[in-house]
Amino acid sequence: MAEDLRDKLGAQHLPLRDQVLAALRTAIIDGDYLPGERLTEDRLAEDFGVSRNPVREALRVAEAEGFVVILPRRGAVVASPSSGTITDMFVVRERLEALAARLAAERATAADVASLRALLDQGREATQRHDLARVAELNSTLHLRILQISGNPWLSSIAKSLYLHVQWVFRLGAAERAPHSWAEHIQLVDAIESGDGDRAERAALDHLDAASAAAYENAEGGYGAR
Amino acid sequence: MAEDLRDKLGAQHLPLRDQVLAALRTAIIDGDYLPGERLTEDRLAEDFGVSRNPVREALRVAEAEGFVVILPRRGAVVASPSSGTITDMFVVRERLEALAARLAAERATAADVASLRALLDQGREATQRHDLARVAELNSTLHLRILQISGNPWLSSIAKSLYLHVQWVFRLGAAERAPHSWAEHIQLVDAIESGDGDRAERAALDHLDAASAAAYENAEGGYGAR
DNA sequence: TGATTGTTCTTCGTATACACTTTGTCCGGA
DNA sequence: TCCGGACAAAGTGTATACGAAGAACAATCA
Repeated sequence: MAEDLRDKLGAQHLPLRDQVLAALRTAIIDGDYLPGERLTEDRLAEDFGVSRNPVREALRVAEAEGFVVILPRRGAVVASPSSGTITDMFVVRERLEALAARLAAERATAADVASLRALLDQGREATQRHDLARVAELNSTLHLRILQISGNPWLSSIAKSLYLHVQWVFRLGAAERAPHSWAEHIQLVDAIESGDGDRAERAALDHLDAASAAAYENAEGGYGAR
Repeated sequence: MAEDLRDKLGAQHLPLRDQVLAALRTAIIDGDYLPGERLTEDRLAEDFGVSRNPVREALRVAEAEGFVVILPRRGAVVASPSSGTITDMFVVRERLEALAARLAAERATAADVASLRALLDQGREATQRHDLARVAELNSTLHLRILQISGNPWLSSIAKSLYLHVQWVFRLGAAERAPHSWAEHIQLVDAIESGDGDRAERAALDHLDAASAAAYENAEGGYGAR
């Protein structure tokens, strides 16, 4: 993995700190760095093939985003989302994504709706192929696309961050449930297309309730507690 | 609040980057650094009497929080919230603070309610003294306290961040309106004390609608555009 | 005038040094 | 065996210096 990252880092022109941050985030979300794992600056610097400075800057942002916890004079460890905060996350997400659905319904252009429909099609296809990873990916894309259509940058960035965390905690569970949630997604896109804000909001709430229930069920066997 | 910061800065051994970040945030919110103003690392390092490293780390976090914009290879400038995003901020805040009010109503202990009542009393007093700055400060404290009582760390941190931004944009306007909003605050605390989530949520929505309207009115003459 | 070339400022990343904390280990004594 | 303290190691926190690269701006030349 270290080599892959180094290749990527060398090729692009983005500031190293951003590349390190992105790599760190995905490494944490993908479970390459497990909750509670210690992340010393030297180690990360070596893993990513950079010096300590970019690593430190990336760590500060990762802390602000809630992916790591930094203990003064003791360094950073991968954050451990406790099962207690799972409900908290979903409660907030529910409100935010409901709002996003409403705004999207009120503002979506025909092209927007078309792009959502395209995602639904691809999702149905991937489901038929039993390509769970792809379904999960499309799932993400759909949600993020709705946020984007909502046209509210604050809402978008906050909900996106929350969404990443949910993915992190329920990486596996979400992938399994993805096909089942597709019917709910169709309802949601239909509602957005209709331009009916209330209806879109209800659809989003229904979807999130189901997702929340599934996630919580899954958490019993997951690594929620630590 | 300023005193708290100063105490911390002097007394404890907080990492310099955190002190710099806090100082930077308040400097921006207080308008010491104006939107669009250029923030070179050297300058900040000199202003705060530290080396460039802590400044850089603080800047990255400040960027993640939306207080500054960093242009690659060109450095940081104080962010310029456009009036377009003001509505966006309030729409999101409305949802989040309504949720906070509901949760607070459902979870508040007698001690929690007492602390809110104490803030209301101090606010009434300060209003009578026409001490607008103090009223605004108590206003903030009250809102943050409700967030804390809600017991949802995600909600709390997100709403707090949004709240800081609102304060930043409407520093002046908020202070003027503060006395008028006090009646709404009393309604809100009453609702929280009653334990009626629906009622608390409605009270929060009413309050934010009024605040939003006032803020928006005020924005016409403020520095919304740049 | 307009394009080109320098010059300067600043960021970005690297490297190094060192104080200070925390942590772990080892050793002697009860 | 267990305890406690000395000691060493590891790692962060901070400062500093340096070179490379980019951006902005001024000056120069066709």
